[in-house]
Amino acid sequence: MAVKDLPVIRERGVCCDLPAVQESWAIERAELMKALADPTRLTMLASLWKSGAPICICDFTAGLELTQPTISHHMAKLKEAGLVDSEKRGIWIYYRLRDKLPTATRKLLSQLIA
Amino acid sequence: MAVKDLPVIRERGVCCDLPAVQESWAIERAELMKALADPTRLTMLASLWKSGAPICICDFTAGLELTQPTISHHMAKLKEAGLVDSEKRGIWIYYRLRDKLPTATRKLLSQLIA
DNA sequence: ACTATCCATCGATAAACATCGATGGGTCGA
DNA sequence: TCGACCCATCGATGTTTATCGATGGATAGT
Repeated sequence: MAVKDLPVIRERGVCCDLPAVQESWAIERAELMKALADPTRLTMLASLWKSGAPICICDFTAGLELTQPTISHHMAKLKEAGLVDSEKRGIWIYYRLRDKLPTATRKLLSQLIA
Repeated sequence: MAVKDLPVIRERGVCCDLPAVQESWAIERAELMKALADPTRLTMLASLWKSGAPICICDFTAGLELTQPTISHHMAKLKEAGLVDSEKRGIWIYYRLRDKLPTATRKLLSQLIA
């Protein structure tokens, strides 16, 4: 699409129509993006997505080259973002993709991972 | 899906099958997520997406409640991530969604914004 | 009980990031 | 040529984040 002619008056904010964007939308989506903005967390999420089953966090601790507190920290971020749930089974704790993900979030993850 | 029985041997990494995840995929996608992990940048992108036309950065500077260097900084991040292109027209600089976005990225933005 | 292991949490540290004021090159009108 | 405005860049600052070692509650086997 062609760019409009330059306006006569040189004044900020009169060049183009700026489509309205909901501030609350931007803040909420940015929060989700922050949760996804880390390779370790993306790897965890993709594993859970592909597995379709709960995974013991001990497997992540064993499989990813990071210390146990760091793995725990990342999983906590995913949980805080509402992306995963946890369940204790004996001495282990299993994480899984949250059952009731918002549709938009599920579609986004599907597009991102699959 | 049911969780397997606890293994007999208490040893890390033997609980579940951990689906393989490409490290390069995780790193690259995390880079994209980082570019999207800010309300201001999401607002800019959504405006460009909805507009379908180039927008002068002066309009963002006028419309968003941040200083001009900060707006410039955020737009530079979007450009660095390959999401937008810029074009100089007289004294103004117009930004637009990049023409040849990777399909996966375009779909992701579509899911995110629309 | 005692020990070993799992895991979350705390405290510390270094890196990354958002934000701003100041600066300077570029462009236009007077 | 001069002044005014655009915008990117630089330098500084405060905040957020990733990472780790240490700790402690919980669970299970001996």
